[in-house]
Amino acid sequence: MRKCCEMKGFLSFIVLKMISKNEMSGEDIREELKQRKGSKPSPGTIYPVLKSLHESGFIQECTHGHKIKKYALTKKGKKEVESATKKFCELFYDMRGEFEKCV
Amino acid sequence: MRKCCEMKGFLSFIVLKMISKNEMSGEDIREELKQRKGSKPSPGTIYPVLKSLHESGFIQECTHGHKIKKYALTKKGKKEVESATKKFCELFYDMRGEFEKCV
DNA sequence: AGTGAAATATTGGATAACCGATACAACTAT
DNA sequence: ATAGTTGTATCGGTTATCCAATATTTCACT
Repeated sequence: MRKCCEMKGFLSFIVLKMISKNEMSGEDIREELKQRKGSKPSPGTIYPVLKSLHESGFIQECTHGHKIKKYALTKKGKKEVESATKKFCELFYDMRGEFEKCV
Repeated sequence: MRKCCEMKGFLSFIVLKMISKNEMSGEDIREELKQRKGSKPSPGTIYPVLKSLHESGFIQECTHGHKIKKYALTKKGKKEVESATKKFCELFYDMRGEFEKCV
């Protein structure tokens, strides 16, 4: 049966949004996603996303020389989050008001 | 450069949500999506989605024998929208409050 | 009836998202 | 120092989403 609410295509957006609120490591993100959707994404899912976001200049390491790398948004990343958020709201226009119901 | 807010993976959800508000045809949906995201999805995008949603028992034709087929949700479809909406809200937890800002 | 337009349907193919497995690096503890 | 643990990184492969092109149906108009 068709799945109607998979994550495909929005993972990088979610990750970016999460980092915009708190500095986060790959593990932090995996853990947070486990909370939100039940299943913990594979390392092979998260780290390529982080790499790609880094290469796009949206995020940067904010802890250097440590085992655990925390990431934060760059200025460019902040702009990206802003515009992506706008697009998101336009696309999911009819979802507004739903969040309040889903407590 | 990485795109952060593509539609991939959520199209069927959006379509289902749209149909839950109004009876809609394939063309209606294409037109509405053009409004929301600027580009009009190809017929080869929309109709297979409708077919699949129909085969899953989520939607049904509510105009019979007409050129333009309008679809409405089935009972099963309504349940699906409900549960998918819940998942959506959990997944995009931190988007709550964004809709108000994006006027 | 015949032509054209509009909506629907289908098919093949490209893309990329995601996973599983594996490997590597860094810290910890005995 | 060695072993074990935890976080990070990479690679190959599968799968599904979406598009372009094309075909089919249905209606309108003359």
